[in-house]
Amino acid sequence: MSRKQAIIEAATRLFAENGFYRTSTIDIAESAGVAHGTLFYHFKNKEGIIYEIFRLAGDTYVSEMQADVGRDRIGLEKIEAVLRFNIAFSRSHSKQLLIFLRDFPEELASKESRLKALVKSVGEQVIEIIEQSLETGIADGSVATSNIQKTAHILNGLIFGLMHMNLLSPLEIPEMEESVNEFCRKALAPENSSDQ
Amino acid sequence: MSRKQAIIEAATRLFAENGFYRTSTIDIAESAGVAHGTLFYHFKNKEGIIYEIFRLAGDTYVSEMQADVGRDRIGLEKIEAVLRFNIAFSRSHSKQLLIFLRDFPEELASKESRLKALVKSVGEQVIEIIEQSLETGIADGSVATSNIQKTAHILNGLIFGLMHMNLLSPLEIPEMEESVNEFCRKALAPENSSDQ
Amino acid sequence: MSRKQAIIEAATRLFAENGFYRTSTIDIAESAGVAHGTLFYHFKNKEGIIYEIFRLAGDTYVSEMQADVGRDRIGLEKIEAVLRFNIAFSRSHSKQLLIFLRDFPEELASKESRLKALVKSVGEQVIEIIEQSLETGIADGSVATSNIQKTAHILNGLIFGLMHMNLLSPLEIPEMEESVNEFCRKALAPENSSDQ
Amino acid sequence: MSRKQAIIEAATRLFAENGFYRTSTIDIAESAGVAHGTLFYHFKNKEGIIYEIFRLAGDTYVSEMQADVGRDRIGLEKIEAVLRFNIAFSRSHSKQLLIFLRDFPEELASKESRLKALVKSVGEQVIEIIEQSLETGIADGSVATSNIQKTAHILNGLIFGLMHMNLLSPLEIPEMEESVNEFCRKALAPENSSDQ
DNA sequence: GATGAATGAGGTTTCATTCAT
DNA sequence: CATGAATGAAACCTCATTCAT
Repeated sequence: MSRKQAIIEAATRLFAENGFYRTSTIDIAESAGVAHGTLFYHFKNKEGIIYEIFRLAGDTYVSEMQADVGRDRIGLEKIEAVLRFNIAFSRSHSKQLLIFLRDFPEELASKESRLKALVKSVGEQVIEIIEQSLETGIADGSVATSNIQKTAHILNGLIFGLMHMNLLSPLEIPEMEESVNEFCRKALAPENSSDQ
Repeated sequence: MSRKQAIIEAATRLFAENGFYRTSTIDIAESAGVAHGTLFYHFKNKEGIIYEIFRLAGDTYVSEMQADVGRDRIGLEKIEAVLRFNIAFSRSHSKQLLIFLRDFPEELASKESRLKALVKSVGEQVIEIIEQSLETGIADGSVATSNIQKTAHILNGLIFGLMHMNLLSPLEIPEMEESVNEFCRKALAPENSSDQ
Repeated sequence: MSRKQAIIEAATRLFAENGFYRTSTIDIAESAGVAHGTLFYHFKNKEGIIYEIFRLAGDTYVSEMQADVGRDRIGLEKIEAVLRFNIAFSRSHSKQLLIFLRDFPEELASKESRLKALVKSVGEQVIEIIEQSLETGIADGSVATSNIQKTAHILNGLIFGLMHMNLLSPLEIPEMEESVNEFCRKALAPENSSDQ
Repeated sequence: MSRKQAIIEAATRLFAENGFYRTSTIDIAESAGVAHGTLFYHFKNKEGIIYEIFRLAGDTYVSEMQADVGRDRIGLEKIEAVLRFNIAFSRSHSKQLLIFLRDFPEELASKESRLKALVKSVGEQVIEIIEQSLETGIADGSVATSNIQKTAHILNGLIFGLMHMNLLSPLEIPEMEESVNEFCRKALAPENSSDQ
């Protein structure tokens, strides 16, 4: 494994465990088994490391979701695929997601950073995937909604909120995958054909 | 205004603008117009300030939501009241909510703090309000759901996710209040009687 | 008990437990059950409190030792009385002694303080008591020594060192009272009459 | 001279002059001619500096004393060598000793620190050197004592007390090297052969 | 490509003391 | 007599970043 890769993996683990601010660059270097200065040879600064983590995870996230959704032909199934994929992704990439949920808000609200642009780009692509799925659903009669764009944002918000709860809530959260599917199916069902 | 109150207000503003970690205690003192040491006379440490901000906001949040929901008799209306209240609260207390969304995850995941206990307590009370509303709705026939607890968590997750989007997303978010109500009404509607 | 007295007793306990530097004036006030400001009404500053503790203990130390030594007529017995008294005093006033051993050196070496003058005065009186005892011993034939002043300082140093060991050494110190007496008796014995 | 060495020397001087608590880390850095942060690159914290000072001095103290005592064959001479060595050491390492006498009690009594373990280790080795010297003396007939262990602690206490007096007493202390030797020789002399 | 010693700005916190009441 | 809110100087320590090697 290259030094750069070792740094990314160590940083991902430490950021997920302790948070971006509570992780020092020395911690990362030690954990990666490289010298402190090596970090700044491979990355411009500390933020550059988290950027790289998100760039990689964001690419994977979008392209895998697209692939997953593309397999289904019916609009409602595409929506269900989105929900399913996000739950699966939040398990397979829990560390990256945890970092995103914990440390990104701090970055997002503070400045016009590369990070912000990255998140915006990923967010836009996700919204588009959902919108296209809804459109397909309306066309094939599996979905009814009065406003595609708003519904897409609602679904996106729901996904985000549920991930957040699962990874960060101090409450005991029950296993909800099936219930969420049901909830959305019902909310999106065309009249007189719900749940059949 | 007492110095303690001035500190809380200055801190709320600065935390909302720049984040907890990017706001120094010196900034707070200067902004509040008190000596630096005065912060530590009134609060044990920096965390004590944010704790107090959340304690006050959390109290208001729960008690006002309870009052709001209590006015309606029908279950479905109670749920709509919850949604409406949260949207209104996210406007009236956007600073506190922003701090919560940005800086709490950092605290939450890192240690067993007073803050964590506080969030847990508020979260439990909110879940209970939603569950009771759902129960009322089932009793009066305005709501149908296969699992009250899970549905409550879904609604809670949706609310959380939408607040997050509204306050922190780099995307352009459309005004969605009515759409969210519609989405939830449909998802919770009893069979053969939705939306009439 | 007067507030002033309460302050002295609380400070004595806290200084002995945690040291002068590690004890804050707030700790003292709380422990004494008075307001923080009250300390500075009764004492000029923090040093004034420790000064008062030592003044009281020093007075007691010197006058009781004098009384004790005065009871014996024979010189050697006076010396033994000094040794015995110091061991007893280090038990009855262990807190004050502990403070003296821990916190005084810091003061002593640093400046020309009232504290330094106090210690000097007590030290001089102790040396004089020992010297007079030795002189009595030489006169009555119970003690032999080539130099009274130096022997007095040696005995004083021995007493100090043993107290220090007993109160502060991290080593396990055996009970040595009788051995010390024996050691000194032998060292001070006139020729051909040791230990009879 | 390396920066680390410069820090140790500056700290030794300042601690001896002003005491550990009255010496700030900024003072040390300035005096050593390094940046403030450099202190914390080479030492974990302020205590780490004093620990290093004592570790070095303690090593020297024990190994030189052992070497010194080893040269003599007769037990009584070994004891005299111990006394002589300690007086010489208190001159050659007066700064380190002063720090030890002033600032160690504060540390010693307060917590279970590395420093305490260090002092304990040095103390145990010194006691052992003295005990072995006494044993040699008893075997070769140059020393008599009823209890080796207690006598070792008495001699240790005497040495400690005299060093303390010499370095810290506000009293005028006469030159006592020869008198101390005489005092101890007499106290340790076998019956009927003292001082010949 | 890689290192690690060195930096210095900035952070939080402690605390003895003052003073208006 | 007594209080306690307020102060501000000073303390220790962290840490991202630089740079000579």
